Amino acid sequence: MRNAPAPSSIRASHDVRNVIGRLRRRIRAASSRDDLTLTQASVLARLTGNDGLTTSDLATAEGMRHQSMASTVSALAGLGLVERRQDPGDGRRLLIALTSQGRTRAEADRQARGEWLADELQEKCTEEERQTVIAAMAVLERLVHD
Amino acid sequence: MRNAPAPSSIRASHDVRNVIGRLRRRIRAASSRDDLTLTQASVLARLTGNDGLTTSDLATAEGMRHQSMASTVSALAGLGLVERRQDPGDGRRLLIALTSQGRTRAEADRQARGEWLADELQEKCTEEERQTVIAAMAVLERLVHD
DNA sequence: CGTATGTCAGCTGTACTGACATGT
DNA sequence: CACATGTCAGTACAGCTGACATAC
Repeated sequence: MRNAPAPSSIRASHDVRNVIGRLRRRIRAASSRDDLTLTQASVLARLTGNDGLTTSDLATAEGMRHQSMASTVSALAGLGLVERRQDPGDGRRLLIALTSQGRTRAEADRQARGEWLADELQEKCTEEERQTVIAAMAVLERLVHD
Repeated sequence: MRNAPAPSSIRASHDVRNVIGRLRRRIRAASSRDDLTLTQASVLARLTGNDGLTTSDLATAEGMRHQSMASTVSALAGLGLVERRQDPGDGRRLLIALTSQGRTRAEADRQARGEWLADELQEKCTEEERQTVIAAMAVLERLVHD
């Protein structure tokens, strides 16, 4: 039998699981209708400076099925933020690239103007607390990346 | 015009938003079919030692609409983990309480046996990193609570 | 041939809004 | 009466699976 997990493992796991849901609902509630979804924004950010990615590449990076990513990309294309281009060297592949509008939008998102969570972190947290959050996200990011 | 947010606010906000989605997908992918959903588990944990709560109370605590919480409670009742009892003093209210089965299940969940995230935290993180995660979750929890 | 990429269709889970009944 | 609680119906959305066509 394997060792029992450390108390901090159990505690951290529960805290993360309990916070995720509320955080997600809170962010969505605070978003206006013309905001991008979390996944859309994440994809847009990832495409900045990475124009040669396919839908499948993006799916792998975000940890979802390529069929699911296809609908996200499709939504972004519908908004005029990305476009699909045939890969000249491989007839199967469609390379996703930001449009100029997409670049503008990605830049605006990067500044987080009027974004609920950024405002909360700014107004209700110390610099040290924000650094703690950043450090914790780096840890969790490492875990989801296998 | 208000001050621009600190770089750490923007960075932390982006990191959180980008990690939430992948983490949630990862947790769901790692869960088996008879696991509770995140919300269900959270409610079950909250009911431990708090048997006098209504659906509306739970909804407020989780930051969702009472209609949404009703379906979560209904699912838990369908699993035999909670039961609804008439409040003797207020004919509108239905008090949600754990069944003995629910208490057993909540206890099992508290130990996080075989839970993906707890295992990852145990195997791939140092104690200090886990403490960082716990601290960060406390910060974020404060923010979602208005 | 097997594998990778993309598309279409249908499904599920989660949470939302609106409308309504009932009890305080 | 307004307010709180609960229920029902309809909607929206993200993400899933399965089936299929096409290109390597």
